[in-house]
Amino acid sequence: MSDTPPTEGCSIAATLAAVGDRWTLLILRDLFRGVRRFERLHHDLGIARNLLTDRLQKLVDMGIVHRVPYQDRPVRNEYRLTAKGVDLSPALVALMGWGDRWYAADGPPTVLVHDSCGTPLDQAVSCPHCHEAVGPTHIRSRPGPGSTVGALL
Amino acid sequence: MSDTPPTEGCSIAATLAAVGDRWTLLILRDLFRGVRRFERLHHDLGIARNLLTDRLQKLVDMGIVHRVPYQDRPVRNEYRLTAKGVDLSPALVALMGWGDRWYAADGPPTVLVHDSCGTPLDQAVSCPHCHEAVGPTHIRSRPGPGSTVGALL
DNA sequence: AGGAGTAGGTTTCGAAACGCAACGGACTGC
DNA sequence: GCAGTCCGTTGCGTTTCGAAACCTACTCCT
Repeated sequence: MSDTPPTEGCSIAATLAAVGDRWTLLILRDLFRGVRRFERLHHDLGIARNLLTDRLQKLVDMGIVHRVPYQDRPVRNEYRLTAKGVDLSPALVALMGWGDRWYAADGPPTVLVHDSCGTPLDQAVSCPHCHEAVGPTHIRSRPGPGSTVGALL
Repeated sequence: MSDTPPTEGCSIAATLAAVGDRWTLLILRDLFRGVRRFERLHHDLGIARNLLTDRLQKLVDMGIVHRVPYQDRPVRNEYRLTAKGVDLSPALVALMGWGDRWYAADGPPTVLVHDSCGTPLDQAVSCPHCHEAVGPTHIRSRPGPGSTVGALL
């Protein structure tokens, strides 16, 4: 795991340094969907093969994806999300939600539903103290424990 | 608003086509933070000036940002988020959350809190029917009304 | 054995995007 | 005048991308 990120004290920058290029999040989307093999990713995304090789390798190096052999001779691997990869789910859900709201004139192309009841899902920022949803205008940010400004040492 | 996006029936692809390059989400992060002027964005991000010009213009064209003059002679504009821009908030929150969880060894560099009570906020995907949080493994996706596969016409 | 097919890369090379530094224009303030 | 601020634009060298060809290493069919 050659981590790479932390970009000067901003977790958004750190995340984008890891997965913020033109293809990586689309590759991860496909992995979430169950598209796990090189040829299928290549065909599905239309990404150049050399870039796909490169991006998959970087994802493996970062521990976001791991290679799982599904046959020997010749060795063939599929790519699966690790816990770190699965944890990107909320981010993909949020990006999809925005695309749905602003670019899906005919309604969302895909809907996320609860597996056990089939109900379309919501995503929200909420306050555990007030027990209510919090809109963007009521969010404040303040330095956290990992902040370098006003460091304790 | 020269919209550009819809990338073949995937809202994640549409979103990434709009804001998925190396700098755009970082510019938007700064706009959320209140950094609104060219020089400050340039200095804060370390982005090349020609790219900043280009990205801001594209954001204006897409209706994510608008130019607001804050003085005449010479005309100087600041860049503010439109409703469409503000609506990216959940996505930035999600990206930040992932960076916090996987790259912030000393704790998150910044914490988002509820403006009215100061409590750190949560983001979750939930089922409005079951009234419970839904983890990534319990999310299913299915074709929505805007789907092109199995179209009605 | 010979040839086609499948799967997963690697190599090559021209095109596009990026990064940097210098320049310009329109003012303000001394 | 002359320096300083702010917001860009221009030119140019470097990096990254994209498309297509090529290379392994097997399997299957005849």
